Amino acid sequence: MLELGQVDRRADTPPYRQIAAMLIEAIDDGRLEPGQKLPSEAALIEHFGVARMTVRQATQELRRQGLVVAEHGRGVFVRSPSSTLPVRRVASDRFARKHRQAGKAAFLADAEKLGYQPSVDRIQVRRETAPPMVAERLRVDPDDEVVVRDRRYLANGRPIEMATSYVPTELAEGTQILEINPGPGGIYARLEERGHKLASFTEEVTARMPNSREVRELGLPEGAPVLTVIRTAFDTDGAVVEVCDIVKAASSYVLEYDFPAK
Amino acid sequence: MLELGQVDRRADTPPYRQIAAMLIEAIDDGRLEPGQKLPSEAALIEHFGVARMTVRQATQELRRQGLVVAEHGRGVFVRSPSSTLPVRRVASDRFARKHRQAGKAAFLADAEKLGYQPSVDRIQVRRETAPPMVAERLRVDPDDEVVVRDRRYLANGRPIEMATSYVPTELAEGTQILEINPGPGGIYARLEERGHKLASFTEEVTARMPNSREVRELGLPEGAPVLTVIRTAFDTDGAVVEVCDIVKAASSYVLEYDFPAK
DNA sequence: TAGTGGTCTAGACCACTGT
DNA sequence: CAGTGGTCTAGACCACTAC
Repeated sequence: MLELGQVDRRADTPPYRQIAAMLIEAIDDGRLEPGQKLPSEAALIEHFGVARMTVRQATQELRRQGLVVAEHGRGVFVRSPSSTLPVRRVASDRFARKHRQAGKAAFLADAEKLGYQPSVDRIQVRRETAPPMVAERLRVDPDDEVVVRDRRYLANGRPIEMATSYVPTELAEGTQILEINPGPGGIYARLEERGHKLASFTEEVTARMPNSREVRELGLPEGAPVLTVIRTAFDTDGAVVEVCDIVKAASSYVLEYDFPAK
Repeated sequence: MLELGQVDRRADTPPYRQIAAMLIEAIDDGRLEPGQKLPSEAALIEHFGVARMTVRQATQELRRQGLVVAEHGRGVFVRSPSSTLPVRRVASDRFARKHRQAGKAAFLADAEKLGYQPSVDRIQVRRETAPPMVAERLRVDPDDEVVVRDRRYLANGRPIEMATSYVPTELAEGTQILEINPGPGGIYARLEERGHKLASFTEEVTARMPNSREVRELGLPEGAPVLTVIRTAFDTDGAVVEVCDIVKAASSYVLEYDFPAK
């Protein structure tokens, strides 16, 4: 059974913070291991001699920090790092042409290298005006309709990424880019067939807290942030052929970039 | 005065979520503008006819999402996006040699381009064994001591980034890298003077929730995630000359990377 | 001083999980 | 069923802010 200290009611840090600190220490020490259940609220109330709201505030602190997950009716459990399934993406050859020629899209190429079962669902294709941030990068008028492709990526059945691609209408028209299944090698292969040989990408990376839709669709635990990537694809003429807005479960990803010192 | 609906007690979503949703809607609609004060807890209790804990749970929801900030004794205020000061780093030339030759470190080069007042504080230099993750990248024995440089970066006096550099002892020995002030152009300039011409960098980017020290040192608002970057610097011989562990306030940064389609 | 949010108490009923 | 966390009530005292 877990050994915990007592609350010092004369201290200037409030009891709930003291309790939170003790629990965090136990997790850091390894006295509470990943997957293990914290003492129940009733046990903590008993041990510390405080009201229920007080121990709940303490565990909320841990939840906000992503250290534990509460499961209704079961208990509060130390988050196991292994449940997060880190996936390393190697930017340098993620979009290598050889993969497209072999009929593989970037996500499938990654999966093959890292040994997980990839899948894609919730694919939607529609025509819409692009959000201002996208229209700017795509160099189209904000009122112009573009082709929008939504999809969700899963690894071993677990959702890890949502992506929305925007392609100028004139580049997509008459190609399989308008179909649910864009064909072997993905939309980049279709763009190249049409003579838009890809030259380079720019990725703009940041992180934020997810909105409620993202929490739902990515199955995110409470308090887990997302990484967002806006990728702009350029062809050899310097034209923008696609802008892709990507939201990833941050705990599932490490993005790797190589660049020269110049 | 702000118009709000009423709670439907027969609905399956609990009252606190309904209240949170109404407040979020008001913020999204612009009925509550950035910097504006939310109705006080007393007013919300009165309006919705609920207990205090219920309205507090609702506002906690908004705080976790980073939409509002509570100020003790003053009220709860809609977070103004301008308070986040986005800073764009351009990876492609952030470490360009021309900046080092002009006597500027990367952070100063950025500041000049983006027009903010840069500063650095909490500089510490010490010798220590590197954490396993760093030792691995630095290709040194986990028990070897390396030179560790800590510092914090500020933009217009606001802390936005903490960084820890690890340099193999034999590369730092006898250079200004061991001093608090590493001299013009920073430690990369010192390494190059010593014949380690920088060839390339690898950055591994991810995001997570901050620990309490990071919250304190970066002055992070509640529920704000951090971006972490592990940068590995290689010289022209392919040797690793530095590993840098960086923690940034996510809301302050967009990281930009360019790479070829190959 | 009045108004604000921060913390705490001691209950209550509910929904979900496991046996 | 008992045990768990989720939500709610109706109070209380405190610390901070502004006037």
